[in-house]
Amino acid sequence: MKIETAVVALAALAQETRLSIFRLLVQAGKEGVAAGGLGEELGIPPATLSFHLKALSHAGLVKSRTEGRFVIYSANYAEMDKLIAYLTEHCCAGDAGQCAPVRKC
Amino acid sequence: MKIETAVVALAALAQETRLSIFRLLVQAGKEGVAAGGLGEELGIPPATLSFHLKALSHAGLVKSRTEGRFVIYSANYAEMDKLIAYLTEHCCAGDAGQCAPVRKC
DNA sequence: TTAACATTTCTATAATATTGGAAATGTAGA
DNA sequence: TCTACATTTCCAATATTATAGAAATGTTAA
Repeated sequence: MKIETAVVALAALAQETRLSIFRLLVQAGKEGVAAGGLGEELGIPPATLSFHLKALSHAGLVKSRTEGRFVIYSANYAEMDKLIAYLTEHCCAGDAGQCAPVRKC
Repeated sequence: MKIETAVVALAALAQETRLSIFRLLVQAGKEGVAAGGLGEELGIPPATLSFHLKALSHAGLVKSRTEGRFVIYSANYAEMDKLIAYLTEHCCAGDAGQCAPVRKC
């Protein structure tokens, strides 16, 4: 991942409304949630929601598919994986292991 | 970590100049680098550098100590660890394991 | 004390992001 | 086709962020 890509992804998540949307989508799993569902759940007006979904989408962090009148959004786990890998590799090295997430192996 | 804290940390890293500063500090290790050294390395004028260091500092991602006339900045690995843990926990769950950084255990 | 230097604060300007109402677009069912 | 509904685009107002010169602050060494 290039630094520009990382910056775009970080910027997409660096906003409370968008981070909330993304968290909700992560929780929802790969089934996803319709735009309207997100708006209702989080109390965001349609235009504002659409604006934020565009940012997340542009960053590649969410995918969308159309089902009839609904647009279903879902988290793109693969892209999030890449972002975390980037942060772990470039922003935690130097003193290796220091920032590795705790895992029971 | 609260969502507000995560947003502040993400916002601190969601800017190319600041992400570059942080990467450089991570590489530099716990010894750290003087503000002037960062400015010279990255070609950033003092006032601009100071502005960005303040943002990183406010997010808790960097620490600083004064040595004579120099202010030495260093990465706060612990805070970065917390951020990665937050992202892994809240933004990669739902379909557990999907986003876990690849590690050989 | 005085001069040199490192860094921050002050300040103004420019650029970018956020918000949400209203209108436009597209789809489904009557 | 006509109507209802979901979502997006358009637009304008507002807020926040980034940039960097100049001045201020603090520190060291002569």
